[in-house]
Amino acid sequence: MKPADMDAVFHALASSHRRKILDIVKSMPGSSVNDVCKYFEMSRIAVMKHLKVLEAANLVISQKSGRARELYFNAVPIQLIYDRWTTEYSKFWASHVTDIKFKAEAKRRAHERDD
Amino acid sequence: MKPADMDAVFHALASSHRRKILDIVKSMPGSSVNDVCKYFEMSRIAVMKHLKVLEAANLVISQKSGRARELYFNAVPIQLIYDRWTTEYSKFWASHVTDIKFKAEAKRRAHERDD
DNA sequence: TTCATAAGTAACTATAAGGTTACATATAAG
DNA sequence: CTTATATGTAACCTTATAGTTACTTATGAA
Repeated sequence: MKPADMDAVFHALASSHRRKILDIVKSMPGSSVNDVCKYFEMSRIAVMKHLKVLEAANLVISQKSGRARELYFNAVPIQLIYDRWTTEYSKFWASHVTDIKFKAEAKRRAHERDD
Repeated sequence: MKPADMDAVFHALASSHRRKILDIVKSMPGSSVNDVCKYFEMSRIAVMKHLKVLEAANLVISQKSGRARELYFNAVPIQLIYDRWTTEYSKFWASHVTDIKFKAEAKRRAHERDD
């Protein structure tokens, strides 16, 4: 996955509006643009712009059906980033998640009387 | 993890410059701002702004040591998002990754003669 | 054909991002 | 004390985001 693609995916995910759209499209595959609009206060144009960002990141795929556009969630980019994280960052986690757990444990013990 | 915090983390990760800074600080804990600057063409001020974004996302933590500032990578936000993904999205993956594999397989078979 | 509806495009505004240079402050070293 | 170094702050510029309204196009239905 190219850096520019990762930029697009992270950028697309960096908005609660867009994450909400993802949730909607994920749970109701084939939703139209107007269907998605019903869940928001903002204008349809604003929603379409968010959809454009999501499609640029390949997180949403669409296909025309008559005058409507059917929207589908695409998990592949998230899967790819997930894979990258669990490989590229796994070594880090292997060492530091332990630290975090240790610190959490130490903290727990320090405050044991208060619990 | 609050939506605003997720926004901050995804936004921070949506830049290859900032991901590179993360890699540097991760592999050389305690690096100073100037140390990090050595790996970039842009000005120190630009690097500091990226660091501010990373600190706002809690991905980098810093502590003063004399006139220098020591920088440390913090894995917790990534861990939290990772956990969220592997829970919130896992059901989706469970059903659709299978589809993806199926489609990939179908495609492979369709082009079998060309391989 | 006529009308209603879904989507797309254009133009505009306000704010945020990402960069710059210039200047200010704090501390280590001579 | 003086100087060099590390960081911090201010002001500015350009481009990108996120939204708006107005208009256009395409299609389904009466």
